[in-house]
Amino acid sequence: MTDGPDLAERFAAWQDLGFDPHHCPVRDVLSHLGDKWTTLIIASLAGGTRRFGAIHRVIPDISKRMLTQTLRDLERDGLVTRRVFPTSPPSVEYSLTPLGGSLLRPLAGLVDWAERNHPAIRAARTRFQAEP
Amino acid sequence: MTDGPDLAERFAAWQDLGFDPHHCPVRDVLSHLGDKWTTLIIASLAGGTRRFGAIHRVIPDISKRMLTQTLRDLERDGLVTRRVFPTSPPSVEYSLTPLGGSLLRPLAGLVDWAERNHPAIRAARTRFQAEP
DNA sequence: TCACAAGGTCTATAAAAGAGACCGACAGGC
DNA sequence: GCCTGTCGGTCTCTTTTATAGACCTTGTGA
Repeated sequence: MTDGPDLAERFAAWQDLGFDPHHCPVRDVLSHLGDKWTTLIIASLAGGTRRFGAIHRVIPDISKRMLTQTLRDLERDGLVTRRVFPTSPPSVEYSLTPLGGSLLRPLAGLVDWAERNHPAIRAARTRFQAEP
Repeated sequence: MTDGPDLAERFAAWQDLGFDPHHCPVRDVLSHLGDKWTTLIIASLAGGTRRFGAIHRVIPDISKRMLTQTLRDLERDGLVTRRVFPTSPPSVEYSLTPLGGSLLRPLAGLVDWAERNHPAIRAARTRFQAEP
């Protein structure tokens, strides 16, 4: 219940402050989370350290290119660490940083909502499509 | 604290169920939320009903095309209702449905995280850029 | 008569995502 | 020795999305 001010108040406050869209933290952060693969990758690392190939096996329909890129972005933002072992073939381990780990809780709230309301959303879509 | 199972367990459970990527509710739902404008629009409707132009004024750097499209998507998913008044010039009101409203709480959690950790993320970026 | 408002649509262009071939170094089978 | 496979990528090409911004319609008031 102590979620702090709700979105409406918060949004109003931003407006009042002459809010610069390009420095909005929410955009900055959420635009990454929406990057289609980000949430899944974070979820796959929630259980602990994983290697590149392991993540790929767990999310089979991502291309290596996008997997690399998304992991780099997460590393860049300090949510994920990357450790290279100079073996051959190379071995690379990824894991969540404390910062990345701290994202799990709010993310779980959203995932929870998604699972709970998915049926309702699907129903809404069917209804919408059936309209004239 | 009663967030239900955490992401790691949940993810593992999906895996075990022979998890079909294309029917994953999380992808289905979160891919929209990440659509860059979705969260902002929902936030702007958190305070109550707003007209098209009002939303546009509050999020000045969205194109009308994307605003229309994002609102349609939200309407399609049952998160937003659209009411047209056949005046002239036309007048259209948007508001959150109960389903849309129920998203505010988990979303606020994420926004909260984003605000709180934005400095850390920015610092991480600077650090990353400074690397060899 | 003219410009302007609201809530869009349409088009042309730029950015991003996806598929999938390729790479480099080694290990094992034959 | 030679061929094959593994790991963690990168590179190129094509398709998909997003963006900017011009245009449309129907009235109103100056």
